Amino acid sequence: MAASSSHSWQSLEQELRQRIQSRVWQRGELIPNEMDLAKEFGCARATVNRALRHLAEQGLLDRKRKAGTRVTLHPVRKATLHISIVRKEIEERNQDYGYVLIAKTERVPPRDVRDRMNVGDAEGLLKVEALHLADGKPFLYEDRWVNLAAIPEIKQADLNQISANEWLVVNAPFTTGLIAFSAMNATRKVADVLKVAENTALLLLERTTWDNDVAITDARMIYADGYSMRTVL
Amino acid sequence: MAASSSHSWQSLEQELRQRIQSRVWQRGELIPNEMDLAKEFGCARATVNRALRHLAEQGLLDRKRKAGTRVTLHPVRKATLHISIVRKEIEERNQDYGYVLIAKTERVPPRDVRDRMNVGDAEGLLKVEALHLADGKPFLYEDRWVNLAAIPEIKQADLNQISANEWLVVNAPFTTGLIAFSAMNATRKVADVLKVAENTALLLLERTTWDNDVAITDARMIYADGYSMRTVL
DNA sequence: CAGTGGTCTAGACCACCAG
DNA sequence: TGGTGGTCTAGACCACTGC
Repeated sequence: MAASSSHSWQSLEQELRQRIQSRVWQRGELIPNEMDLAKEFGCARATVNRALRHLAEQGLLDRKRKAGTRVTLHPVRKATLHISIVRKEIEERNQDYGYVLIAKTERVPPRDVRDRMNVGDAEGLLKVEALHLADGKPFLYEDRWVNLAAIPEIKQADLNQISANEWLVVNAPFTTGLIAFSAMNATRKVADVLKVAENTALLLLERTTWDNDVAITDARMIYADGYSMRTVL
Repeated sequence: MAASSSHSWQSLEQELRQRIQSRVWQRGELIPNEMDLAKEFGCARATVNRALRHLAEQGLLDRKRKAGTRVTLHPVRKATLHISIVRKEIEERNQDYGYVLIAKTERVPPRDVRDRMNVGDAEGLLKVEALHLADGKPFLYEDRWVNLAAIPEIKQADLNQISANEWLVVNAPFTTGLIAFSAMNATRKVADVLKVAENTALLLLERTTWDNDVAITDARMIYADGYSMRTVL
């Protein structure tokens, strides 16, 4: 049939998405191969490829060599969270950023942290605790361990002026990272720091990063009461 | 100099990423344009373009026509969460899936839901409450409003057999969605359903979806105690 | 205005893998 | 083993936008 007049991969993608959503192509069904679609739409195969690849990245299509391209049975939607440094996140909300270093000590971390970071039980790591503020109010409590063996330069950093969060983003690139969201009841200490009632439900973001199998840092970022992390789907 | 021998865009990407991480290209600095890189690496511009585009998608580069390509000052990392239907999420953990419909009623939703979904104050929506179980234990409490004007077919669905979550994914494609993570203290009701103590901190995922400006559904997914949502960075 | 990235094309070779 | 997607190439035109 007709096909689109614009030969851009984006309009092609839109047309193909339409066929999926309107069930012209049933769930699980094999769709025509790239060459045939190129013919139908009067464009190059590379253009078709780009559109199909993008739809596959979004989870709407499953592609396999030789097996062809199928409409995904249960589309897995991908929500992308943009993780930037805390200062920028606050500034982007048009709020004033504030920062206070609470503590900075060198010692051997507890068992669970040693396991996550894969460091020995005699190795001293740098523990940094800090509070980030938005418009003067507690926003985020940062509780972090830094692997001094991997990043000794951080000893020279003035963590009263720049947060470990920001210093590390700028100075310690990583290759791999794990991230986990959960909820926690505010302990007495956390409640004091964030100025919330004890047991208040808080969003906890745990992050561990490595640079080629060498652990860099392990952080617990505890957001103040009422914070929500949003994104489009 | 040298450049890689493999002319794949992936190896090229790795080489370029190396230059960024090792500061051969400073933060904020302009890097060579596509034509020059193509010459340097002895490959086609399209290959360079693909590698650069991918790095830009990851937030490591900023690209602008005429202005050229720069190394991002503060890389914004993107964490991708894969949102699938609850049943599959549980099955992928190798746990038995269970499901109980708690309530299904048609009525006018409260103000905040009407606002989010942009429906009038006289319109009746379908409210569905359900409990998802993993290995027989409460896993997720689903509290949802469905726009009957947009999806009347759901009246015929047997929500005792298939969850609204799953039925909607299969039968009601959407074009836009908003998602928000936060923490909440378990109310008496939620605590009862999920079999946790009152005030326990729980992870709350709120989701609203539209099909071209027509609201489809608004859901609060409340995960049981101890749940954490994980992903790689 | 002119340089840069964004894209399309036509053709080619190849890796993978279902039949 | 042949069909499919994955990729690379060389060239071209164009849209955007900083200068």
